[in-house]
Amino acid sequence: MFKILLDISGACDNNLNMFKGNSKHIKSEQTREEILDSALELFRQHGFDATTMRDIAVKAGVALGAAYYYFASKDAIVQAYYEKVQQEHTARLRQMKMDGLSLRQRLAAVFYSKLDILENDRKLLGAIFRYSGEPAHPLSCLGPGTRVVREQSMQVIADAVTPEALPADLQQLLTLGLWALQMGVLIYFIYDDSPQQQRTRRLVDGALEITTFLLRLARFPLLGFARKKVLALLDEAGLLPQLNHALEAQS
Amino acid sequence: MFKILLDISGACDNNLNMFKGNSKHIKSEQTREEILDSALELFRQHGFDATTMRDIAVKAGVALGAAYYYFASKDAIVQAYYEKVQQEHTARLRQMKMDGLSLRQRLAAVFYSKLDILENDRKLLGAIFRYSGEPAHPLSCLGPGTRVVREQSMQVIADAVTPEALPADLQQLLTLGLWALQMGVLIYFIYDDSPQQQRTRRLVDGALEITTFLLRLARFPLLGFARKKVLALLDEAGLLPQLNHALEAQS
DNA sequence: GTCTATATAGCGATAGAC
DNA sequence: GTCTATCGCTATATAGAC
Repeated sequence: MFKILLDISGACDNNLNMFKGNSKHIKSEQTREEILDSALELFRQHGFDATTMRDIAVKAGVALGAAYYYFASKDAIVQAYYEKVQQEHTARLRQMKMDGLSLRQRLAAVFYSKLDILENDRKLLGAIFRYSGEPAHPLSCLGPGTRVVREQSMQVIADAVTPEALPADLQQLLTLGLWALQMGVLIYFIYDDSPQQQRTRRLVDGALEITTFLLRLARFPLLGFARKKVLALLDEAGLLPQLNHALEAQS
Repeated sequence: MFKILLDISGACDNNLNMFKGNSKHIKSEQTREEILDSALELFRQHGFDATTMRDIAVKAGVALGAAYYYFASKDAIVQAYYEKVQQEHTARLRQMKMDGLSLRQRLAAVFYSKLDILENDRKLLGAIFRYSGEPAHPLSCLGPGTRVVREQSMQVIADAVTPEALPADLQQLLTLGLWALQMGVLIYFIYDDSPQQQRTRRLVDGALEITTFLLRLARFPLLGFARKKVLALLDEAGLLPQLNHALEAQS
């Protein structure tokens, strides 16, 4: 079931040469990690804009040129962070035992673990959403440049939905809807200044309760009609092909 | 009904001194307009990032420092554009005769006129969404810095919903939902490369059809329960006070 | 391949003269 | 209110050490 994810991560990551066992590559990977970690720590402390590449290089103990050798730009560091978070999210859910859990519990696990991972990185998320309105930008969180990461994040949700064995159309609708919900939750999360972002957690609980409630209602004729309408609309809007791709990978 | 809007525009705009009749102020206002128009034209042609303040100053026929005298930053120009668009949207809908129209027709007028205004500015919208993940930034489209513009855009929707004389809770829910829909539509609009963004227009049609259909369903007991749940959740999430404020203004 | 050191161009933004 | 001059920054380039 997870084969596609491994394929994808192998295809997208340009620095898996560390597995070759060559000590030079290991050294190189360490330097890269050092630069990335230094950057993220500075980003968390002072924010993305206030941190300069020179700061990062100094903290990592390398020259400015070295930092640019590993990361073509400050944005590229954000991209690496983006991928790192998604790898972590995928890995955590892969480890979890979901066997006895309900759909709602599985989805709660998906949403909560995402929030856990991002707990201290709320300042960083702004950098990820920064180019969401610029389709051509490689870091646009809805654009082609982040397609792989986006599909991975949809896959995590699809894996939590699949065991429910829903009709295909409803499964598509639910997965896409939940993915959109997750994006909305993350935005709320950034703006949530309650202690430990407890409001966001409650929002997740409530949203999932309503989702599962509406899911039960979706079998009734009237809402079944609405459901077909929504699906036809999303299909016409071209928002489903990517999802189909993710669903095919499960078979 | 529109009193509040006039109050707001008077309070938020810091450059209405042109009405004082002083020739110096008129001259000043002309320079400001010249800089703003030059900037927007360059933004539309080459995008936000590719346009420099030096380009803007040259095109407007002033020195770099003069441009910064009128606009504290490049972002401030975007802010001015943002407010200008909302003023235009509010003004257009104020002129329209909505008397004989259905809710769906009124909402279509709201959504379509917004798209008409932004037709040639899709490259510019990316600059508006740029800081949506940074609450503290004055240009954050969800943050306190843009509260006034945001309330104006909600007011436009509320004005289209009000004649329907819905129960108060449903009206709140519908207005907030439609505002969120509008934001989503704008994102889709940015990514829509179909001719004249016809896909976005069809998306609006379909979304409004489903919205009005669900609205009719909302009176049934089962969906009425879901509706209460959703409203309670949004209230707990703190997403309603601002809306209440807008609704009070109509009385 | 990995990295240092250094230099240049052009950017946003600011200070102070006029 | 407008200008010139300047700052610190990013991005980029280059020459060379290892």
